[in-house]
Amino acid sequence: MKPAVTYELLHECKQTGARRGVVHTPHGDIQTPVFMPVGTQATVKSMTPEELKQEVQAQIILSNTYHLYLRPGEKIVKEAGGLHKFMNWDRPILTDCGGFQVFSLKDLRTITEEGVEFRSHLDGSKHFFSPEKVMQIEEDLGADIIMAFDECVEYPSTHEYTKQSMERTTRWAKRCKQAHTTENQALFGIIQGGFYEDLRKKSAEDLIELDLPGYAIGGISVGEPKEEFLKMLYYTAPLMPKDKPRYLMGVGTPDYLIESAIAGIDMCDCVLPTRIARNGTALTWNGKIVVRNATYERDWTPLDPNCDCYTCKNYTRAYIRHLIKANEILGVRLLSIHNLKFLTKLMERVRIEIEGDNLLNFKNEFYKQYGYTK
RNA sequence: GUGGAUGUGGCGUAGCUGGUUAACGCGCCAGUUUGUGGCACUGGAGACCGUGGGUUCGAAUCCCAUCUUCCACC
Repeated sequence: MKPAVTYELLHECKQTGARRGVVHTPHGDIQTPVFMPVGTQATVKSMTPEELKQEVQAQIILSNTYHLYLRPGEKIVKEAGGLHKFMNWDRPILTDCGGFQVFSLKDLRTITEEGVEFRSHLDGSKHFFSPEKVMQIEEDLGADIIMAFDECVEYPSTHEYTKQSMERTTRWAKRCKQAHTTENQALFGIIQGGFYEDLRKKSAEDLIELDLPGYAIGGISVGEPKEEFLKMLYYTAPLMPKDKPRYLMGVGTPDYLIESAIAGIDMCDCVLPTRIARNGTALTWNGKIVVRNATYERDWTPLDPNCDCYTCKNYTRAYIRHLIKANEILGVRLLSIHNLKFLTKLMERVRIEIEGDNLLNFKNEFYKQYGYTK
C-alpha cells in the first residue's frame, strides 16, 4: 500500500548537496525545502487561513496535539470534521505530538516507560500521554502528517540520560507505529540523541528500521550555541533516508534555514516569525529590525524596501511602530504577514538556487547582506 | 475670608512615630525571542521629594512662612 505522504526528489544542488523536491500529501503537494508556519491552537496567531494562502503563500502549517487536546479537545475537532474543516484550511497540516510541550512543563510532569503524566498549564488538572494516546488524539485531529510521541531532552544533558531517553523514544515510536490505524495520515519518526553523535546514529538506525514514511530531527535548536547546532545538523541529516521527507523541528532564523537546506533538510517549522512579530520585530533582507524602537518614529519607508508583501506595499515603519506601541492588533497582523512572507520568499529563493546549483554562493551573499558574520 | 486637606521622576501613587544609594505601577529607552505554558521576558534612563527659612549630628519625613490645587463653611 502506498503511504499517505511520499517524497519526490527533483534535483540536488551540485554546490552543496541540498535537495529540491516535492512532498506529496492527501491535501496537495509541497515544494521543498519549505518553511512551515506554526499554528499551535489551530490558528497561526492573528492570520486568517485565506491570508496564509493568498498573501503568505504558506504551503503547509503546523498545529499541536498538546494544546488542542487540552482545548477544545480532540473530540470537538473530530466532530467538526477534522482540523482542515474546523479551521477552514485545505492545504496540508502537520501536527506535532506534544512531546516538546509536555517536557517543557518540567515541574508538572513525570516520565515512565508507559508515558508521561503531566498537569495542564491551563488549570492544573492531571493528564496522561502515552504513545497510544497521542496516536488516538492525532488521528482524531486528522492532520496529513502526524509526529510520533518523543522526549525532547534539554541542552545540556548527560550522555547517560540522553541515551536512556533516546532509547525510550525509539520504543515509543514502535508503539506509535503499532497504534497508528489511519491510512490517510503519515506517521513521522523523530530522531533524538541530544548532542552525541553515537546516540544520533543509533537513534536514526533504529527508527529507519521501522520504515516510517518520513523522519524528523528533534532535540536540536534548543538553546545550544550555533556551532553545536551545525555540528549535529550536518552529522544527523545524512543519516536520514534519501527517499523520504526530512524534517528539522524548531528552526526558523534565516541562517539556520539556509544551513538546514544545505544539510539536506526538506522541511522546517518555527514560531519565530510570528512570535517576534508580536514583540515588534521584523525580518528583512538587510537584517532584523526592532520596529518598536524610537528610531523608526518618523520613518516613512516600508519595513523592507525589497519586499512586495501586503504590509510593505501599504504601510510605513512609523505607522507599524505606532500600532505596536499602542498595542493594536493590526500591528501584530502586519508584522506577522511580513515575517511569514519573508520566510516564504527566502525558501522560494533557496529552491531556485538549488536548481541553479548555486546555493553556497547565495548563502554567502545573503549572510553578507543580512549582517551575519559566519 | 475662615477652616481642612494636598503638593514626591512624564503620569498616578507609596514612603511621612526623622537615620545608609527615595519605592511601586504605567509610560519612556534598549535587548532577547528557534517542534509557542509568551501581546512575554530581561535590563536601563529618569526625582535638587512645591518654594523659602528654621530645629537637629542628620529632614521627603518635625516647625514657621509662602504659593498651588481641591474640599467644606460663612
